Amino acid sequence: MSLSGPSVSAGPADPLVWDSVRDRLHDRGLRWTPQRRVLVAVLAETRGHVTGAELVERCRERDPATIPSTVYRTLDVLEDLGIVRHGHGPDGREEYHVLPDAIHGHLHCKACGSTWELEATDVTALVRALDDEHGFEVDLSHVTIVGRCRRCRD
Amino acid sequence: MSLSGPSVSAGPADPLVWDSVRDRLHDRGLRWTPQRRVLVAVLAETRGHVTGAELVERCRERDPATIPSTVYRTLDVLEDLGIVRHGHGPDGREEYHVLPDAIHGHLHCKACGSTWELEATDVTALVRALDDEHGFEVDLSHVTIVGRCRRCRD
DNA sequence: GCCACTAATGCGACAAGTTGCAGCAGAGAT
DNA sequence: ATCTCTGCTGCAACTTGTCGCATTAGTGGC
Ligand SMILES: [Mn+2]
Ligand SMILES: [Mn+2]
Ligand SMILES: [Zn+2]
Ligand SMILES: [Zn+2]
Repeated sequence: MSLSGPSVSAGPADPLVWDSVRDRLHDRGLRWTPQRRVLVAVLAETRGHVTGAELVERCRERDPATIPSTVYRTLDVLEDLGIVRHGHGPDGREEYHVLPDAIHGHLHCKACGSTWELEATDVTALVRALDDEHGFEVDLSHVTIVGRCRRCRD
Repeated sequence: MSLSGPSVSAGPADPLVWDSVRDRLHDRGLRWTPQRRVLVAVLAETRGHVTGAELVERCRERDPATIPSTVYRTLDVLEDLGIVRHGHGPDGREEYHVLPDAIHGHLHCKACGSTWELEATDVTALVRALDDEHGFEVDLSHVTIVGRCRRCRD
């Protein structure tokens, strides 16, 4: 079991993934629009976590005319394509992960607010148990465990 | 390991808990207001899960002048007192549990939308591992595991 | 019953999304 | 280049909360 330090996920984004987005959309009969180009450009230079609101903000830097609903709808599409994945922070707010980052969940202390990444190996037992006994397939990226860290328990 | 069926948590609410709320507030120098009486009355006849918005709605049935921020702030106080606990649904929306219901988390299939309760025994391994190795104390009521159920995996 | 202390309410503004709908515009066909 | 089909955008309204601030009103003490 290993927990990486306070929320600093790295992992170089594969440029080929971004080049293929247009084709992946076309293959499904979907379109490659200016608004989508902006969001994909933003995602291409994003590592680790981003909230939906942050992505909207970053898109606005490139195109001030950016409309939130368009960004959120495009994120839904990209999630379908398996290019991003979202979870929810301890407050329920959206948190996006840009793939092919290693998929992980989060551990959050509600007392001090610290966050740690929860790797696949940390939850192996739970994932296997749910699968074996109920056929349930866990989406690790959507897992946020809230509680209290050692320091805050005194 | 046992999963109760689709989201129908029962568990009789202990009336003594409700009678004691007033005193528990006073002990902390907090006040027993008409607005709080309404929310506590609503909670007293609530079983299983409720979203924050639903609670606001039910309070409005008793007192149409109910203000959302007051309800949410009172819920925070009651959570401090250990009378309710909240988690977040798969969409991040708040979900309240009225104690002394058995504390549990949730399992949610993002394909068909079904929800199952996740009992303490289901996550024993994870809880113990995080505690032993990192001193992290999991708040089970705040755990929502998202993924795909057996039926939806085909 | 009246005072003083301060917790709690009401209200308005704001944040983060979501949804329906009319009109716009990609993409392939001709 | 133009046409057509339909996916996508922009917009506006709405949902679910959150926050700061002036005002109100519980409470305990007198
Ligand atoms: Mn929460
Ligand atoms: Mn979600
Ligand atoms: Zn902590
Ligand atoms: Zn399902």
